[in-house]
Amino acid sequence: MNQAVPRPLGRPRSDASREALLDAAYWQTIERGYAAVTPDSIAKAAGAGKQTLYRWWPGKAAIVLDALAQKARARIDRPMDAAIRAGDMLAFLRAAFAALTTTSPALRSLLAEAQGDPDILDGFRRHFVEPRCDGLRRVLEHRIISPTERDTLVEAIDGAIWRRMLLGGKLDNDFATALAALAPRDSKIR
Amino acid sequence: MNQAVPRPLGRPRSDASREALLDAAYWQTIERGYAAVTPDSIAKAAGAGKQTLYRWWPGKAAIVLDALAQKARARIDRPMDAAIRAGDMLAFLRAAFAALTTTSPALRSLLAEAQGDPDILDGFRRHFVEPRCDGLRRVLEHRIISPTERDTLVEAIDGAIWRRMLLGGKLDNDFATALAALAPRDSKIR
DNA sequence: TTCTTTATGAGACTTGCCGTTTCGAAATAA
DNA sequence: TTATTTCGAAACGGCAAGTCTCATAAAGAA
Repeated sequence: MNQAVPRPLGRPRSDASREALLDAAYWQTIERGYAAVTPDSIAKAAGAGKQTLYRWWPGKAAIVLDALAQKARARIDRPMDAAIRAGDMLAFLRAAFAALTTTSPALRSLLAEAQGDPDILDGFRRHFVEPRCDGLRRVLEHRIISPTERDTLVEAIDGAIWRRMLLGGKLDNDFATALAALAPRDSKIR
Repeated sequence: MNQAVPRPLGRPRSDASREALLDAAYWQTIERGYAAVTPDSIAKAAGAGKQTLYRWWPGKAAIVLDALAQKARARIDRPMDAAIRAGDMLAFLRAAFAALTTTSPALRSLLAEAQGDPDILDGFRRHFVEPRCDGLRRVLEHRIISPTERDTLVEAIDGAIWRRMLLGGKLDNDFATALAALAPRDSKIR
C-alpha cells in the first residue's frame, strides 16, 4: 500500500497561487459584488495569470463558489451548534441570520448564476443549502412530529429565508421569531 | 375637461410593432430559454428594429418580464379562483403548480437577472410573487390563525415553492399535499 | 402639394466580459 | 544540461448588450 505517487514531470503547480486566487475572489466578491468581479480582476489582484485560474477552476462562478464555501467552512458558528444541541429554533435562526449578513448579497448573485449551470447549482446546494437544512432538521429532532412533516417544515422555513434573501425583506429578530413559531412546541410542553 | 391631448408631431409609434416584440419575446423565452434570447433575435422575429425595442423597454430583462407578465395575466386560472373561494389549500397549490409548469424555467432565469436590477426585481415581485401570496392569504382567510401568523405561513409556503423552483425539486401532488398540511385545519373541525 | 417632424426597420458599430491561446521565464526531474 | 510542465503577462477571438447611422415611412403644418 501507500504507493508513492510519482511526482509528475515539470514545474509543480503553485498552491500559493491557488490560495491567493481564492482569497482575491472572496474579498472582491464581498466588497464589490459578484457582477463587478471578473476573472481578470481576480488574477490581477492575486498576482497570478488568468491561465492559472482556469487551470484550477472551470470558470468564474466555480472559483467564487469555492472561495465563499471555504470561508463559510472556516466560520466556526459555535452559537449555531449550541442552538442545535439545545433544540432552540429561535437561537438557531438568529445565529444563521447573523452568519448571512456579510455573505447574503454574494449568495444571491451566485444562486442567480447557478440557474444556468447544473454543476454550480450542485455545489451551491452542498455548501450553502444542505448545511442549514441539516441544522434545522436537528433542531427539530426531539419535537413531536413525523419525519415527513419535519422535512416539509424544514423546507418551508429554509424556503422562507431564501425567499427574503432573493425577493427582499429583512432577516431580523422579528422574522426569526415568526419562523420559530411555525415549529411545534417541545414534547415536554405538549 | 377631457382636454384633447395634442397628438405629438411626426410619425406615431407603432403599437403593432410593440405587440409583435412582446409576442416574440414571450415565445422565444418559453421555447429556447431566457439565456438564448437576445434583443437581436427578438427584434428579428418581430420584424422590428432593435431601436424600436429599446424605445419601449430599457433592456432585455424588462421586455421579457413584460411579456411573461402579460401572458400570466391573460391566463384565467379558474381553478385557482375556485380553490380560493372554497378555502381549499390543496386545490390552490395544485392549480398553482399546474400554471407554473410552462413558465417556471423562464421565471428562474428572470429572477436570476432581477438580482442585479432593482427595477426588474420590483416588477417581478408585483407580477409573479404578490399574486400567489394574495391567493394563499385568501385561502387561509377563514382559518383560526392570527393575521401575523397567517403572513408567516404564506411566506413559508411561498418560500418553499420558490425554493424548489430555484434549487431543484418537483412541484408535484405530494409536495402540494405536504405544504397544505402546514396550514391549520378549518375552524369547523377544530 | 410640399415641408417639417418623428418613428421605423436594417444593420454597422462600440463596449465589455468570458474564456483561449501564445510567449518567454522559472522550476523541477532525468 | 535537457526535457517537461507551470508560471505570470498579455494578446486574441467570440458573443451579447446597447448605441448610432441612414434611408424611408407616416403623420401634421404650411
